[in-house]
Amino acid sequence: MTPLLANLNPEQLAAVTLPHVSALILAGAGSGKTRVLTTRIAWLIATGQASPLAILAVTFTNKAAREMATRLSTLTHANTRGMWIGTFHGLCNRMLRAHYRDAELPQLFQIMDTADQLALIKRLYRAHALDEERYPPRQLQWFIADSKEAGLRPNAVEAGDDFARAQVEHYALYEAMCRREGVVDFAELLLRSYELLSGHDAIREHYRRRFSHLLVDEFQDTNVLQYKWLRLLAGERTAVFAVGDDDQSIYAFRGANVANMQHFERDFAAPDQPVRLIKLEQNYRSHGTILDAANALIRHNRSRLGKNLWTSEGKGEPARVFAAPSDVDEAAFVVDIVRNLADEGVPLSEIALLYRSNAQSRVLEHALFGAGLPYRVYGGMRFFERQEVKHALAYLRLVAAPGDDGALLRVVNFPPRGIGARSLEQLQDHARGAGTTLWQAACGGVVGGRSGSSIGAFVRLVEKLRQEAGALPLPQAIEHVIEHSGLAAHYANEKEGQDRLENLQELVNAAENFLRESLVAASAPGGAADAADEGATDPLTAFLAHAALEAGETQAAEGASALQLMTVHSAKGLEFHTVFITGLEEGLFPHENSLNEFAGVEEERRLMYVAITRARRRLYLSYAQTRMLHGQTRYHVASRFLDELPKELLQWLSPQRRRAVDVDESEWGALPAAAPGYAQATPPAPAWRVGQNVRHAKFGVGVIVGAEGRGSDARVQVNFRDAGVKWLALEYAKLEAA
DNA sequence: AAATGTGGAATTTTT
DNA sequence: TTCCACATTT
Repeated sequence: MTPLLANLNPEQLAAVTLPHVSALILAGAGSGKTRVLTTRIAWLIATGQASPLAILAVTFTNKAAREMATRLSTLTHANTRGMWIGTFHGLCNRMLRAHYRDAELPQLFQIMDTADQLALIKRLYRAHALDEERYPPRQLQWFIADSKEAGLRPNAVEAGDDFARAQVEHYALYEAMCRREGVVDFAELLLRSYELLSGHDAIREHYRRRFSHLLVDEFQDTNVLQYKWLRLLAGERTAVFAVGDDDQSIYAFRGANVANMQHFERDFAAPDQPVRLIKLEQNYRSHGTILDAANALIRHNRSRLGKNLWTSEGKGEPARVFAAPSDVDEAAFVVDIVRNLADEGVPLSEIALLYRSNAQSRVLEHALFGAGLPYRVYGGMRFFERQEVKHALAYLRLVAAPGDDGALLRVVNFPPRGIGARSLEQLQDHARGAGTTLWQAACGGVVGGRSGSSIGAFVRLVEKLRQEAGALPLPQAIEHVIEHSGLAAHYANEKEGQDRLENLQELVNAAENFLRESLVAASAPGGAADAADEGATDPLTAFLAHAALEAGETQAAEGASALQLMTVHSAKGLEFHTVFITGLEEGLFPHENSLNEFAGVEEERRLMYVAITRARRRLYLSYAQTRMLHGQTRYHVASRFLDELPKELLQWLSPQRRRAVDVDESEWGALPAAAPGYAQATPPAPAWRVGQNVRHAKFGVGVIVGAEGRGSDARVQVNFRDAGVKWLALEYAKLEAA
């Protein structure tokens, strides 16, 4: 056995060494998914079955793509640069740059992020006097993304009613606007690439011949269009290696289609070769109890391919459950336990505090701050989304492609240079009348008066920047633009402009890094051949695409050991020694909105499954009976997910003044106390909960749809089959389970 | 053009 | 409650 294949378990080995067939790898949490994916590629190359040029590996995030590339470079001596490894969007961008004419795009098309897109839609509304009240811009944005991700152009969208017809019309106007300005949104990269392949036999055949192996990470997260793209790219002789976990599908709300996993076997089978299915169920991350809990929970989902995680390690400790009277008490509990873990020597960075929604971090942060515990919150502003960076990028976009009206509007009067709303109004009117971009209108000098001269000065500024920056290497060009656009001086005068200036310097550094990496890629053997059949893109446009496609780290400072606070969604793919899952309340987790969504609770349950499987050694589950939400105190019952966990895996805790005296001598009795000040408790009696069927003497049968209050104030809202929705005080209404 | 006020909404998120 | 977008003021 070669070292490459050493220490693989039988299933992993089978997956890595599959013959040239398409395969679906059902890879459970912590089953070594990334390792299998990268080792598969390394093995294909090492055994001479595939050249690096014949491999395309696609992921969802840049982080995953980078990780794959990094691991690969340690696994194989062959150069990995000729490979197409990247995100769906990154690879589509690459393809569209290479075939921009056939794709009917301008050579220097610019990529809009979601914020740019919304700004464009708002301009569209103003230009066509569309009704923002009746058709909220955000809704149109969603509609467009949705349509594109289904592979539908405006002429193909079916509109059943007037509202939908209006949206389709707006969609068409939006497309015309994008075309005129030479910009594309994220979904457009996918759709355009798909159309390029479907509409040009020669191009499609070229890529089909070239890529003998397509490898897909996080396959459960693919949307309809991504699936169609993969099908198109996969020829008769292409082996597609799709790795995913249907139980970890938590992005249906943004178009992910788990059904792709079910369809895969049907759609990717070769005439003589059925799709191979391999399950990776051995988990290398967690102790047994954690996996048992996860397995038991996810068994409550009806639609699954079916999978059970196991480990050769011991069962470990029970999951500790804490019912806090309030959100503040819950946070205090977390602080108590964390202090204790820290004393035990668990690094803070190995402890994660998870919650369903970002708003929940506040109370936790407050308690941690008060306790002097360092923490890091994930989510929030990313580097390339900062306003000063956006401004600098807008100047650069104007320099690269002046037809970009969004970029022009962003900086035409920033720093302020006396171009007010009136002159812009005029400029926009002229552009609209002549059917040109703002830049063209501005160059035409059609706008008279004083404002015209300011706009003329702006045009001259941008052209000067283009001339001067064009002669410089990318980082210096960016530095030049920051300096001579007036951005630097503007922020230097601003009270809190120091951070912004630093970020602008950081942008120059980012360009340096970017340039260095692309030089390595181009100089690598194979890289050159690759570039030849693609047609090179100029460094500035490439960097701007990079900035749009990779928003950058959320938080710059990785820094010292700190607690990790994040939503369950952003915890996917990570692991920690200890995990706290907080806010386990009906209405929060599962979120109340999910109760009305199709298959919503199942997705919430998968989310809970993801949360549980992040823990290696210890798991704390907590909920608060009272919580401040939207400025009001809300009362919640414990999450149904707690009920769905086998009680023998749980150890309920209650605060104690004295050391525990009434510790139940169950099988966990001998295990270490959860923390000083907390002792084992008996679980609370099952409470009425949302979703439960009940019977009332007078109103008949119904289902609980809401609950609030505690003790003698407790009330439930019941939707009766015959009597409608009613609030009932539990103290008086004699409800029974039905 | 900045500063201040008001109303409404308030899962989850990558590219 | 808190944040955001938008409107009005200064």
